[in-house]
Amino acid sequence: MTNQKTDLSDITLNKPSIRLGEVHFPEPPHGGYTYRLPNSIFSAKEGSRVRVPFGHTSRVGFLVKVYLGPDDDKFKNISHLIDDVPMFSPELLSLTEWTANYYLCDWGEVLLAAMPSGLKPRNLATYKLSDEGLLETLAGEGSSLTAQLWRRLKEKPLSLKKIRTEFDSGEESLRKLQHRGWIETVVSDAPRIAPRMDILYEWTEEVSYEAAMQDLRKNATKMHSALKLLEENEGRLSGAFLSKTSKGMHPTMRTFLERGWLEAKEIPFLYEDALEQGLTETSTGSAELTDDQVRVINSLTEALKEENPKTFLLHGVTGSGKTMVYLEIVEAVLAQGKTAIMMAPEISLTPQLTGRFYRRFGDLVALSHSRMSSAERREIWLKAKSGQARVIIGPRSVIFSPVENLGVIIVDEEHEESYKQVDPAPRYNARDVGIYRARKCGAVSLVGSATPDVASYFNAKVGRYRLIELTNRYSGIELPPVWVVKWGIGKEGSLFCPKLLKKIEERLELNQQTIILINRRAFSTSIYCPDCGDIAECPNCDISLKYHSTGQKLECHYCGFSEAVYDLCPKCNGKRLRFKGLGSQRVEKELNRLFPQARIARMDQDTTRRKGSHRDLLEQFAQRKQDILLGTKMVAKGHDFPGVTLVGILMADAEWHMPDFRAQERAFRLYVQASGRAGRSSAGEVVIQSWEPQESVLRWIQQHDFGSLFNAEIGSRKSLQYPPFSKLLTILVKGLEPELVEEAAQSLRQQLDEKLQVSIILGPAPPLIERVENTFRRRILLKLPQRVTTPVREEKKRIRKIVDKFRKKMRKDKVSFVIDVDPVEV
DNA sequence: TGACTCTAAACC
DNA sequence: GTTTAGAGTCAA
Repeated sequence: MTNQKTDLSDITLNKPSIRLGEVHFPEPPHGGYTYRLPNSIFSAKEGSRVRVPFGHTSRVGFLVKVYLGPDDDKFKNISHLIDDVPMFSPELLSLTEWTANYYLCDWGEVLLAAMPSGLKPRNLATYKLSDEGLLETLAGEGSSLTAQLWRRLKEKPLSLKKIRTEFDSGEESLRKLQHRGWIETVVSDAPRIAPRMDILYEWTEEVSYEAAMQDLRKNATKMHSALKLLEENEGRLSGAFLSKTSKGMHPTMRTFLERGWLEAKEIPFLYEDALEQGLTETSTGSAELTDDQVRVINSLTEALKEENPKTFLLHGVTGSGKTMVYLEIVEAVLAQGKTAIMMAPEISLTPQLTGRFYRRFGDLVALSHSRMSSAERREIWLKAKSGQARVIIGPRSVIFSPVENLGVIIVDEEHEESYKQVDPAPRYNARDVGIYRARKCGAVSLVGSATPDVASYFNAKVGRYRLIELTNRYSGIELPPVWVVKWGIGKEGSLFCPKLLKKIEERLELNQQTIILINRRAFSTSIYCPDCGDIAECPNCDISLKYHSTGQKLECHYCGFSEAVYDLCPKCNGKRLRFKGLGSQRVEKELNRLFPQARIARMDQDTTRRKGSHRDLLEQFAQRKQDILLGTKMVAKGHDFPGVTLVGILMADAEWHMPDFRAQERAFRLYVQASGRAGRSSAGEVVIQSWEPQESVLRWIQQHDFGSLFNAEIGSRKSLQYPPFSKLLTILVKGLEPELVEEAAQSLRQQLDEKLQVSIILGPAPPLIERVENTFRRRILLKLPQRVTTPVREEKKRIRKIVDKFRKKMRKDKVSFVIDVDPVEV
């Protein structure tokens, strides 16, 4: 004991404290590495990017912590500082750190996600021949792969990726060359995108337009029109404006330039696409606030004065004027000199929303959306950082926007699952990160929806959030009547019930529009009986079983339960059991046959693959270029269509039979949303075809009765320990060899059983898609008990530790593990 | 003994 | 994710 104490003091005596920095990298190995801060960059601040030596190369990393500590032989010096002004504020550093801890991923991954792609470091290594390698000749190995690579590298340096694609076992050959010391590794500085510039042409005062006009030949029509254009625009034209409005004017301008009529200078490119778009939208609704809105806005602005305001959940039916509430709170925040972040899904599809913000707040608004180039996104990021933009609007990534002094974070359509990033890590939910961010900096968080996430509404009900409701429809129009018809799709029968057919016909005669909604994945993975509508369900999990053609089995992807496919319906002994659903193409064909005169637009993955086509389709339909819009759930969202007076929903039951505990909630939301498309005029009607017309969810949809849906959901979730009564976490095990994956998953499950203390563990079971690009997958589902905060945090740490151990152990077998905290698809 | 392959561990 | 050191394998 005493010895140990002496040892420790010895260490501190021998190794005095020096300035150290913790560095995280955007790519693996991410984990925090310690470097010395040399005197040359003594002023380096946390949140800056730095270049550091790493192994035999060097990399760009994020300096996240600067501190005094004992030196160590293994520490190297930071080579140099990239940012004088830190890229991340202390607030964003701590937010990203929290995000990494919460979602069990690496800090570097979150930092990477938090920066605009134009500024992301890439750390891409390229390989070239060393001096020694250049002098060598590969005598006797002329045709070998290694020699081929050597010859190729003599031409130019290659990245590992290139080597892999160009040469079959290129990596192997590279290692051989490396082994002989003929290879040099070069890491280039991350290429930065130069700021986009524009040219501004300005008319010189020395010449008058008249004089110039005289100077031109009569037949120089192009020059004449160019001159006119200049006159119209008071002698100032930008290159970007010219290429957009009058192609081919540039050469003419250059001629003028040569004659000394014009001067040109370089100016920063102005991204105003979105701005123009917003401004051209016609304004909807009057500026008068309803009593309801005033009440809601008052309680929000009151909260701005509080030090730690609770999250607000704004529950407002479609058309109740949520946007107006958002505008008012942002106005109040700006008046305080603070900033706002507003997230909205599919931002590019709602110019009405963004237009209203632009009209109200002008240049203070910065809009980010998926169709923007990385240069544009960087522009927005910089505007936010400099304080030039104070209202940041965009999809999930803007939650990490570098704004200072936040007053409010708004999450519109808070139930939207697109707030959760699924594919690459960090698998974060921007809504929840937003709520945390607001809480940490004392800002108001406001999440809004017409059909809130059941868990959010629960939080409001138990007082964790403040519930504010807008119950009256702004326009005063009643909800459309919803007809429920028992109808299925038999092989012989029509897809449409007579009632729906008659109503479509009526609309066609009156020159009104119809929307038909079908379910993309309808029945295709389940087994169902067209005679009685029965769907095979798991006895343990209360969800439908998934059909596997291999082995003719029905399996539960939650718990792994499996049974053989049966020939007869267990309920009614029917013999016509089916697996396959139908696609939108077939529906289109039938519509064409029934109504040859109708113009039909089909909107599904086939027809919207091209970027922007989604929006084009909707726009055309809004301009009444078609009579019927047919499609999957995309048609339920988007524009308002004043011409639509009928919405038909086919195979409604497919939605709540999806194998997911949120299936019913999703069905309710989708159909209420779809019904809303018909609700804009008094003639609006909705027809829902379902094999189970008695299902209570249909009744709730008819009455837009969110309360009843909520109560039912809460009941079943409590008994089955689903959110909000537990926190879900999935571990996906994947690899090329099914046996290895299965084995790894099983032994991981065993470890979890042994080490975990409070979780319910299900699986491993096949996930919704068992094989992706030839990798085989198994999934383990964990339910962690909610609201006993400390144990959950500890439990998550344990999970991470176990999984990390497996990652290491299984690396040679190429089996990998993906942790998803709060997954959306279960 | 040298040349090659495989695998675990380090990379600060 | 990439690189390397060390252990193990094999033919001479």
